[in-house]
Amino acid sequence: MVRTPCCKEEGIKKGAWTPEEDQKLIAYLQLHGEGGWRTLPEKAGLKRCGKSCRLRWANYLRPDIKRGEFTPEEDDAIIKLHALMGNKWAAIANSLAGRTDNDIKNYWNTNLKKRLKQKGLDPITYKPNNPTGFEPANHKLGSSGSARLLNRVAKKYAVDVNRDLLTGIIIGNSTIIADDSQNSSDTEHSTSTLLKTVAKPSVPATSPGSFSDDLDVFFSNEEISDMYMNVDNVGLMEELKGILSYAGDIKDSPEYNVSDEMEFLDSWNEEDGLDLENCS
DNA sequence: AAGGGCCTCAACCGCTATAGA
DNA sequence: CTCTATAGCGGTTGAGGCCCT
Repeated sequence: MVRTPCCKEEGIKKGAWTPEEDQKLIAYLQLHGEGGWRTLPEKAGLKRCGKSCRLRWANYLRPDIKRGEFTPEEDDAIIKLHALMGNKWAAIANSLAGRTDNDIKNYWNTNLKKRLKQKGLDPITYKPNNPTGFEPANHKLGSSGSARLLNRVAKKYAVDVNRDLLTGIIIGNSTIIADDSQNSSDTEHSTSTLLKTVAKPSVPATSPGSFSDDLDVFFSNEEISDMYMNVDNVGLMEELKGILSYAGDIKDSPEYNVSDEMEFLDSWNEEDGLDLENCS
């Protein structure tokens, strides 16, 4: 089937937008609001494709867009979210008010990626010179299942749970594993424990006793808050990414359920001697 | 001053997801 | 259920500016 073009090809202008075109677009959208992009160019008197208009608005003209240099705090947030989600630019942009996915993508490709390389980190795997000996390939890990898993877990067990909070919990929990490795008797906060709790099959997604309630069992609000921007150990981050990536791969199978992920996690813990297993 | 290479980022392309008829 | 239109996403391109020789 031939794909319907988004606009008639004849007479369509491409390339950089002029201030006059911007003004026409802004004036039209202020009057009529967003939407109807296909017919917008003609109504607004623009010789542009509707898609081009939408992108121009979304990435450049929208009044809430923040321009100018990225702050160190934003840099930090982008790096950490990218470590967790991979190239999910739109998802990352949701966590940075006023920044567009295109902005972040460009900034990542032109600045942050280089900076990580200069620090001796692989910008894709976030691996330094392999200080932990951890090898994702040994576990048949995929590239970026973590964001998918987060979405899935959030949907399944906590419809209303704040995605950022969930991300923060799992990021922060990786640092707790480090503490566990030094004090193996305290495994209450291990990744395995948390995910097992998340995976309780008897808890319906929308029931009062859902995932968001279970979180309170393990973490206070202050702890969760502290966890959020607390990832400095890239080796442990990689371990967690690996766990989540693997789960992202197996979730596509018909028999997939979160309990399967937990079984894998448990077996992996035993296999690698990660002391995450002493939980009920 | 010239010009070649590099860098940045706006814009485009191709694709998927989703809504609604 | 199918089809179409639209929105949204991530990857890529290329114009223009900057820097270095």
